[in-house]
Parts: sequence; structure tokens; C-alpha cells
Amino acid sequence: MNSDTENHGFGAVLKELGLKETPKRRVMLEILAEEQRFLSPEELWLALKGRFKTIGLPTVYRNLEELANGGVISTVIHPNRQLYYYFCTAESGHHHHFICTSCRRVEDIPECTVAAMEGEIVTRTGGKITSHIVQFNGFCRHCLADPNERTAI
Amino acid sequence: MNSDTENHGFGAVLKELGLKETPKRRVMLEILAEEQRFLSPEELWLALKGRFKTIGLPTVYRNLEELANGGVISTVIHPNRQLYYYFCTAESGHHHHFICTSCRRVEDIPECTVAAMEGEIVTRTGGKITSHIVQFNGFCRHCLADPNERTAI
DNA sequence: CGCTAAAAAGAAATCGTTTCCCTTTGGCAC
DNA sequence: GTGCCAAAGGGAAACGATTTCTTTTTAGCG
Ligand SMILES: [Mn+2]
Ligand SMILES: [Mn+2]
Ligand SMILES: [Zn+2]
Ligand SMILES: [Zn+2]
Repeated sequence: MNSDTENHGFGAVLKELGLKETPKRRVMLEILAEEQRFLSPEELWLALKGRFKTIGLPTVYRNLEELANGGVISTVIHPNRQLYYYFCTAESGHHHHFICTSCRRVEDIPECTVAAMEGEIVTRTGGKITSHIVQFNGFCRHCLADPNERTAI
Repeated sequence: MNSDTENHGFGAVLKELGLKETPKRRVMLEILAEEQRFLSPEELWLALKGRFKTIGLPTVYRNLEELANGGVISTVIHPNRQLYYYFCTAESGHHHHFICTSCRRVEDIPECTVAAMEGEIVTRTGGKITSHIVQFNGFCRHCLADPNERTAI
């Protein structure tokens, strides 16, 4: 249970995805896991610059995409259509998120009640649903209480 | 009930939004209303080029945004994060869409059952929900029956 | 008809994201 | 430990969807 053996388990996660465990990837996951708000690739890059003498923005984009494809991190659907990522700590399976458009915090919405809706849609349209997007946007309790929580996008 | 008085009602729609009724805007709405699939700004631009000697792409972007802000047309959330628009013919109020990722057809999902979910989210997180995104992606009945329906994105 | 603010054209800029190409490195074999 | 090689990373450049800017045209109104 020491930090050497635990190590956030990121090594195993990367191995499962067939990705080499590099320092950049490990620290990227560390930063995302410690940050409770969604980050843009450039913001993560700036954070990484404090930990590595050289770190390229393309590396950040590349790894973020790989990690998101592997399901290790989640993407945020943002009205400005830019990329944002978040490390979802929920152990459970399929679920959705409530994102604060003010401070960028992300909270889990454990149940997905959309399954029933899907059944009716299939019946009604005769189509086949391959995926769905459900995201709740708003202001989290912190931002409701304190406007200074606000984070610029 | 003749075509002069009916005129798709687009003039009134534009006036309500405080927008001048220009030929470009009228034809944009005509094209979108006749097309049952979502279009990119550039695709709409190409269609408009067949109707106007001069039509600028920035004009298309500008008007699409204005019309979408006014609620006259709808935007499609697409994984490639590009803009797509669709004229939603549903008279009813709040609802969501099933989009075919193969042929781009859009179908209405009249009820929004997410309200209950929202109530619980507010209770659970203590936040305030300002909007939500619900979209179902998949293959429509036409594409399931005939692969040739497919449209490139 | 004449005015004026809104709209549109066309060219150029923007900038988030991706591609390219060369160098470095992690993981494995020996 | 050493060597090998495919994967990963760096940096510069390209890309391309979207936006901005400036000038010209037009819709709407008296
Ligand atoms: Mn989650
Ligand atoms: Mn609709
Ligand atoms: Zn917040
Ligand atoms: Zn289809």
C-alpha cells in the first residue's frame, strides 16, 4: 500500500490499452486525477510545463485522445466546441455528468434513465441507437454560494 | 392558403427576431426546411450558390448563428465538433433528436423524460441546472434497410 | 425617392488542432 | 547490462473551420 506499489494504478491502465508507460502520460493522468475540473489541452500543457523541461502540445493532444478513446478520461461537450477533458473517478459503468459552466467542476450522475427513452425511440423510428449524449450544464453549489469560484474559459 | 400568403411564414419568423427579410435568409430557410438532413455551413453555402450569383460563406455562418440563437433552426452536436444545422419542424416545445450518423436524417423525440433526472441532480449536487444536452445517435430505418442511403460527412 | 442601419461580399486573419519528420525512449530479448 | 526497434515525443509547419475587417449593397421606412 506504499506509493511505489499503488502509484495510482496508472501503469496497469496504460498497459491494458497497449500504451507504453511514459513519464508524460503518468503525469498527465496525475494532473487530471487531482483536478476536479475539466481542462483544455492547452491548460494541461501549461501544467505539464511546470513538471517537464520539454513537453510538446501535440503530445498532449495525442495522449488525451488516446486516453479518451481508451475510456480512461472523459470528454466534455462544450458550447464553444473546443476540447475539454476530465478524469472520471466513478468506478461504476455507464453514467453522465453535470458540469458547472461557471467553475468547470464535474459531478457524476450515477443513473442513466435514458434507456427507457431509447426503447421507445427504436419503436417509434425503427432505427438503431448506437450511442447517446446526455449532459447537464449549470452552476454547482460552490458557484451558487460564491461567485468568486468562477473560472474563465 | 395560397403560396403568396403562406410563404412558409418565414417573413414573420424573421421579423419576430428583429431580422430583416433578405433573399439570402429566405432561401436559407427554404433549403433547410426542405432538407430532412442536417447540413454544414459549407454545404448550405454550396446549395445557395446555385440560387445566387454572389453569396459569401461568412454570410451563411452569420445567418445560421442568428437563426439558431433565435430558435428557428437547431444545431447538431457532432463528434467531429463541426457545426451542423437542421430545421426542426416540430411545433411543440422542448424536445430532443435522434440523428442518423449514417445518412444525417434527424427525427424528433417528442418527450423529454430528463426532467425527473434533473430534480434528483439538483437534490444530490445542490447545483442549479441551466440546460441539458440529450441526443441519440444511430442508424435510421432507411439506413438499416439500405446501406446506399449513407451520406459522407 | 432618400436615408440609415442592417446585411452582405470578399479578402484576410485567427487559432485550435493536426500533420510531418526527425530524435528519443520504453519494453523486451539476449 | 546491452542492443534493438516500434512506439512516443519535440518542434516546426500546415490545416481548415470559423471569424473578423473593411467596403459596398440593400431592406425598411417615412
Ligand atoms: Mn463520471
Ligand atoms: Mn425537433
Ligand atoms: Zn461551479
Ligand atoms: Zn440514416
